[in-house]
Amino acid sequence: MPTDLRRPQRTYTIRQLCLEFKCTPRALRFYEDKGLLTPARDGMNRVYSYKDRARLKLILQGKRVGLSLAEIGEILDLYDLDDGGAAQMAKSLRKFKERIVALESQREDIDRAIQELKVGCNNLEQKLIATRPDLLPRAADYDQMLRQRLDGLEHAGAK
Amino acid sequence: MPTDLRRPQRTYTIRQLCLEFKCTPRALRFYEDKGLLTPARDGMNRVYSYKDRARLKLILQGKRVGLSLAEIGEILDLYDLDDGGAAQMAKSLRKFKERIVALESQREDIDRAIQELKVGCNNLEQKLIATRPDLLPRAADYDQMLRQRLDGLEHAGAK
DNA sequence: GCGGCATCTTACGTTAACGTCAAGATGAGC
DNA sequence: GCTCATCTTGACGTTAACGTAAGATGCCGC
Repeated sequence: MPTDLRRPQRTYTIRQLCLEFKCTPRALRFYEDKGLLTPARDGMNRVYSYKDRARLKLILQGKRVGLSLAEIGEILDLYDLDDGGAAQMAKSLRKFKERIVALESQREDIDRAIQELKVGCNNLEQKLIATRPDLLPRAADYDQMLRQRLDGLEHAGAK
Repeated sequence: MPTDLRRPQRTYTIRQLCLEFKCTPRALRFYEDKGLLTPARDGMNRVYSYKDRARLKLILQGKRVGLSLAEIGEILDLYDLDDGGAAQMAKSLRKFKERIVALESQREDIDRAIQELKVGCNNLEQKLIATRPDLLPRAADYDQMLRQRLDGLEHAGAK
């Protein structure tokens, strides 16, 4: 039967993890510098355990939701602690809720900015209609723009 | 009759503008370094005209909606140009629309992150309820938190 | 002539998360 | 023994928008 690439006793090289999670060796070493990862060594070379892989997964999840590496570190530090993860979970919960509040505030800022910009757009369009309607973007231009963006997405491959 | 502090022929010192727009001298000099402002001089000292003041106003508006100083500069450069502002308006319009698209995309990212975090919160709460309900934040804590945040807002003065 | 204040220029410091060399070690394959 | 590929450890570079001294200049009133 085929080897389960993720069974708990497996180990990983730096490159394997990078390929799996689409990051660079430099990033993993950086996380190590920051104390977020502490892989074993085989001679000079780093050897990542299944637990290291789990931690990396959490790091990347944290990054996706906008936590700083420092905050992620605080959470991870509790993983190796006392009551089987309860303290860690409680801390994560707090951090998560804080982040939700911060994100919602950010979204409000963004909504305000969008409103302000839309007002600005309307003003500009009115003035341009009155003075230089030839400078207004036309439907054809918009169409072109859309096609360019779709092109970009294709060339970038699967996102 | 009282002097109109904003009549077109007025001039301003760096400090006056800073007070009016709540920014620092360092910021104005920085904008000048970047070519966004070019105040006249009286000996060594900067003398800002009414037009300079208008440009500063635009700079700060641009910043509020998240345009970089470089982008703001592109727009401002067209102010001193050809067709009485039409080109500038057209460019502003493009930039504004680009920014709206970018902001809407950013908002989607934020919404995704919030969703992910809420899922995480639910998971954590379920697990904590099952294992260590004593570690769950209680209504009293939440109340306290709210009061602290209100305090913070008050001490910070008018936003 | 002097304290005090506003202004000036110059230039390094800050923050986050890595990117980008550089230079050397190691093992595999031929 | 040679080359290749991969790994290692430094250590400086990047980006944005200023902050923060440090030290000079200049005007005012007294």
